[in-house]
Amino acid sequence: MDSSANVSERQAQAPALAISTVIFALRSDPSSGRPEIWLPLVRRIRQPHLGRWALPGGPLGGSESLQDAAARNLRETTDLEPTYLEQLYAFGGLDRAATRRLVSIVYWALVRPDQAGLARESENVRWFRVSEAAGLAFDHDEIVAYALDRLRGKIEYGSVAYHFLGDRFTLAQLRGVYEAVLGRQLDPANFRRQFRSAKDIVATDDVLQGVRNRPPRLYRYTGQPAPASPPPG
Amino acid sequence: MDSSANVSERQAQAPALAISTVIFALRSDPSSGRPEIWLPLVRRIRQPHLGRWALPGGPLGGSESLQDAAARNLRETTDLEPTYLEQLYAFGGLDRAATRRLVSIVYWALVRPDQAGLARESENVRWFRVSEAAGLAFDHDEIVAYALDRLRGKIEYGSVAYHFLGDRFTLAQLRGVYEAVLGRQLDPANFRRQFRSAKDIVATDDVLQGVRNRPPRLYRYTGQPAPASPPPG
DNA sequence: CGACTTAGGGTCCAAATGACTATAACTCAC
DNA sequence: GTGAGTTATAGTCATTTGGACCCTAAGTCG
Repeated sequence: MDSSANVSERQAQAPALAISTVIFALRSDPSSGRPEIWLPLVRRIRQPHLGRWALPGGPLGGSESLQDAAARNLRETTDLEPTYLEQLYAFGGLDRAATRRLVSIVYWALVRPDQAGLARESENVRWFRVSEAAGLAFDHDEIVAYALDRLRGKIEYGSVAYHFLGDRFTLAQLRGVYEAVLGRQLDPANFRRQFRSAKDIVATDDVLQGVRNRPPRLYRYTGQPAPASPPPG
Repeated sequence: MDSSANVSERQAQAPALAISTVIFALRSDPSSGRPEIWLPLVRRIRQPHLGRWALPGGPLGGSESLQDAAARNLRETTDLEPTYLEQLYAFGGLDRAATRRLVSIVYWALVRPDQAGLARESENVRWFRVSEAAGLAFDHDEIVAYALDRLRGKIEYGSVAYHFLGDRFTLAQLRGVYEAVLGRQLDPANFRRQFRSAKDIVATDDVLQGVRNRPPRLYRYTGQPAPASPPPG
């Protein structure tokens, strides 16, 4: 279609539909050892916003569900499998993209950073601290902020922190997740009390070796790996 | 386009994008006087699912935001203005509609039933008790169930019950809203205590006259009329 | 061996909540 | 007008929850 289409022609045009994904992972600060929230961004290789960083995403394939599309562009950018994937919001404001009316259905995901994926950066894919991810293309700054809100809400509700971690973890590691997401320190003793009484977290017989203090016990999460409420549709 | 398009042609076709709205209102049972949740449905006047009841909705106009589209089809079906309107979820499963790939961005709304709108039914628009809204077209049964879940969650969180009521209400009326939504009885004394300490609900100087018992005080909600978190986009 | 660090157990207190009782203020039947 | 009925409103008591804080356990490191 001719890019000189006038306003009424643009209005008659069907809105374009895209899927984007906000991908969160934890990476520990090398000096302090405290975990921080990171996310991968991709560099725009075409107009508009050429050269700026943006959320991974793309058009919805004709034979994939919305969630499959989100999982696909997660895999394509990071080579990781999500441990958690949930729809965030559908953004459809009139002025999101200059060239064409664009509706984006955005997902958010958690991945485990343990694997090689975090190192797998390239010229056009790079991981950023969430606090340093500003000046993104389109309205992606707001989308990231909203995804962070959702992450905080979900972690307070309870069942999402485990998806940042491996299958076995110490309570201190779990507390580190909470502290990184909520942005404040938590009392170790009270945190322990609260999670000892949580029914879907069980102690294993093993402890973590190789630390310079008393070896902490390892725990396992036995709850559902899938989100609690949303429908499959 | 030819309706005999084969599978690969259908996959190449861009998904159709529609906006639908789940509209909730309270109406009191004539005999018991207890409020119940109702919603308006429209009868399908074309295939597929011709003749069945469905959520109000339609295609997204080229020059309206998603929320504007939801408000528009709310107005078109009920002639009411929403007191609350929030995005629910984007449904995009592959088999939602037999004829074409369809992505529906669904909103949910609360309206005040006081006005004339509830009576304004027609051959193709009718209000149903939410418990009796079954066998709807497409996947609308699941969508209504999910909207109800969201409504319950939001009402427990706190700031949404008022949007069912007028600007002045008694605590018993407010409790009626909670009981209707949560589906269980609440202790009047404890309910009162809880809402006396809520900062965004203030007592007026007036009481409700014309009841056959001690006249209850009228209260006013001073919180935000808009949803708390979602972005405008 | 002693200093240091984190794990893990406990107490104390304040706030929130559920179950329940009692009194107040009105209408209505008689 | 008097008492029964109904709902409003206040208060009590016990339980639960969460935050602040303390103490001991079990390691490492000098």
